[in-house]
Amino acid sequence: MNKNQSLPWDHPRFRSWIAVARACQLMQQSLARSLADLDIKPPHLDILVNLYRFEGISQQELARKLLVGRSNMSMLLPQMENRRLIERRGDQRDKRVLRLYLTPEGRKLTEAAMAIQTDLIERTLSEEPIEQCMATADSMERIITVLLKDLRDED
Amino acid sequence: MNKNQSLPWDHPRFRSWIAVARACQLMQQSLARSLADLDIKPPHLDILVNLYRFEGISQQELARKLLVGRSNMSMLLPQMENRRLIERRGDQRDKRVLRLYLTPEGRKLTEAAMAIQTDLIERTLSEEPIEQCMATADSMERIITVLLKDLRDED
DNA sequence: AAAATACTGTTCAACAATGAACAATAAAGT
DNA sequence: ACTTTATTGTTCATTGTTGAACAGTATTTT
Repeated sequence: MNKNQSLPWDHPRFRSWIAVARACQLMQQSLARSLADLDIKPPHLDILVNLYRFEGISQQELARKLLVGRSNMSMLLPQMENRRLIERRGDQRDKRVLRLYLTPEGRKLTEAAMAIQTDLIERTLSEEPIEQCMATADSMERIITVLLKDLRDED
Repeated sequence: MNKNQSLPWDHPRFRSWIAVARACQLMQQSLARSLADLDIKPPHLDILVNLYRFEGISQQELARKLLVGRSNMSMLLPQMENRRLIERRGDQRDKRVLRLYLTPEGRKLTEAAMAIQTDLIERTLSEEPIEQCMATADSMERIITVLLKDLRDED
């Protein structure tokens, strides 16, 4: 068996995914730099964007959407609350859950941050044809589905 | 100006990139679980793979390829050396640099780990046509180039 | 040759993320 | 009603990552 035949780099899907991962890592770093002006980091933006879209979500639901642990939210959210970016109100029906809301300042900051992120993405992907982007999006969404299914199966 | 018109989710490139990032995050988590059998984590695999391809690389060069800080290498490499996965030998010409090599066990482990990663990727991307994967790879490599250029410009 | 500058790897303190253990609350089973 | 099981959010010890300061070595400038 010739080793060269089984080298991962010869597999198109492997090569492709390595490139995806690398691009992601770089984009994350670039985003972090761009967000520094607003004094927030990518994890904060993830939270803000989700509250922007899904007002009144619980910490649990938020953690699930972000693919992080609940404890992570317990660390980040109070500090964002102290900065008056978000508000946490107890649910009356279920006294365990805290529902999350953006404050007006939080909403403003979110819009500014999203603008920064959008600009970065648009600029970086400007050379990629729209059709290619949409095809990639479809691809990635299928992949996400597969991976999420795997994740559930393991529990 | 209607807010809905400027919602980021309406931008194809934005939507596309969000999906990419999410898929990456999930794949990373899945990979971490799969590698647990070998008692290594994704960062270790990254190191091993690079030593597999580029024998005799220095710590600095390795850190650059992996897009992490030098200090990170100074933390991880000694512990991998203790596990006899790698070896660090001082360069004779330049006494500052340490050159990195895989031990035979390290090479074996690397091959096992790469097999695991390849399987995971092939399985997860099995529904994606090869042409689509290659198109995505091209896209991502262009994006990487742009982001790397940006990175250099900022220094 | 001496001095100044740059580079390589290490250390350390600060910060982030995680999972396990826990208290409070809710829901289900008896 | 009472007990058991599940769920929500918090705390905490552990682990990982980072950048700044540093010591040792090389290179460039003077």
